[in-house]
Amino acid sequence: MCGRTACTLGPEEWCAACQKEGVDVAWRDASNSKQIYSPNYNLTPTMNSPVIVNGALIQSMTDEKQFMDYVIQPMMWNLVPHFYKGSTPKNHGYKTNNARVESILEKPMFSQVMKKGQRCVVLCDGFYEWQTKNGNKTPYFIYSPQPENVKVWDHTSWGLAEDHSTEPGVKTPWQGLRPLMLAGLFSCWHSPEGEEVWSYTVLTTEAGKSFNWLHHRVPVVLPDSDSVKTWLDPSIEPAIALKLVCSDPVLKWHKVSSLVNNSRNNSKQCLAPFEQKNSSSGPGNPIMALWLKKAATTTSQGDELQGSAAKREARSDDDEVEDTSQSEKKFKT
DNA sequence: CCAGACGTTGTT
DNA sequence: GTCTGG
DNA sequence: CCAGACGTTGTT
DNA sequence: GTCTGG
Repeated sequence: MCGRTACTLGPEEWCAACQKEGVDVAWRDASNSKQIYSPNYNLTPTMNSPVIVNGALIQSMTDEKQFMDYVIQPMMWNLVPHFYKGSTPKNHGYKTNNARVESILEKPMFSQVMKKGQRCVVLCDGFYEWQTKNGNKTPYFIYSPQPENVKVWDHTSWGLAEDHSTEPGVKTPWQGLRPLMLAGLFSCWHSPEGEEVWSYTVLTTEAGKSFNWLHHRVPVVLPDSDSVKTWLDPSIEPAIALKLVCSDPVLKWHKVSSLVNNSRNNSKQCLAPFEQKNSSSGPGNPIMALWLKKAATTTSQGDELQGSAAKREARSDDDEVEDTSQSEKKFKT
């Protein structure tokens, strides 16, 4: 779970999007171990992506002044173990793109990082998940609920209220994508050559009721600025911080093209809504015509119903009915 | 004491 | 580096 | 996460 | 089957 994301904003855009969410951030660095972050529709482990960390904590780790409470540092996805002695941080040999919350305080590799308070918030447009059904894999894109007019797959839908009359230098508030913010752990590893290498892992937990029809694990989602700030406060004990972990976050999703399978494909087609091509579809099939018509008016959230609904009629599938009226945040104890 | 692991995912 | 297993 | 490789010799 | 690369 959670081994592929879309991360398509540039540095200034990420800062603006975070500010809109209530987290004031500054971009710290454009590079990490000679690699630079570049926006990507198909981002994989070992690539760099922006991560929010506590400014004071960064200061204590780098002897460098930070004037912001929160800082975005691009980091490599795949936490480098502190004991790693090689010189190529990508090749440490452990799968550390995820860390299970169930065991995070016991596993030596993560508990030490946890004890040092090195928690971080991983930024992305959303993540991809492959649903396995009858041996077939169907990719979905999963993301935060968005404002009315914002379509995650269409950047041109993000700036509709653009004000061209504003004075130069006065920035209009961010009106685009609401980012997905994931709970993570990070480290700063020093290579034998003395180079700083920042890296992170994304926490995972058992999926809750609204998501587990798709997959049994979910990344830990921080739903608002309060949870983000608590998670990023190193003075808060690990055990307390872990109470933020929610197994059933409010998310949106839709099917996407299998173009996303190959990480060399980096285009907006990776996260655009995709309906399965079906030989029985078309004008000759009234059932298909009906749901195609419905598809045009329904929300993207209902999309996962459609492919299978045509085949086995409208059976009542609790596990595939989206509960968008989820009003209560569920916390693990 | 030394040797060896240190991680996740999914699937059967 | 640090913890677990033998 | 998925895709794709997984090997050697010698010659240009 | 398992590891590496993206």
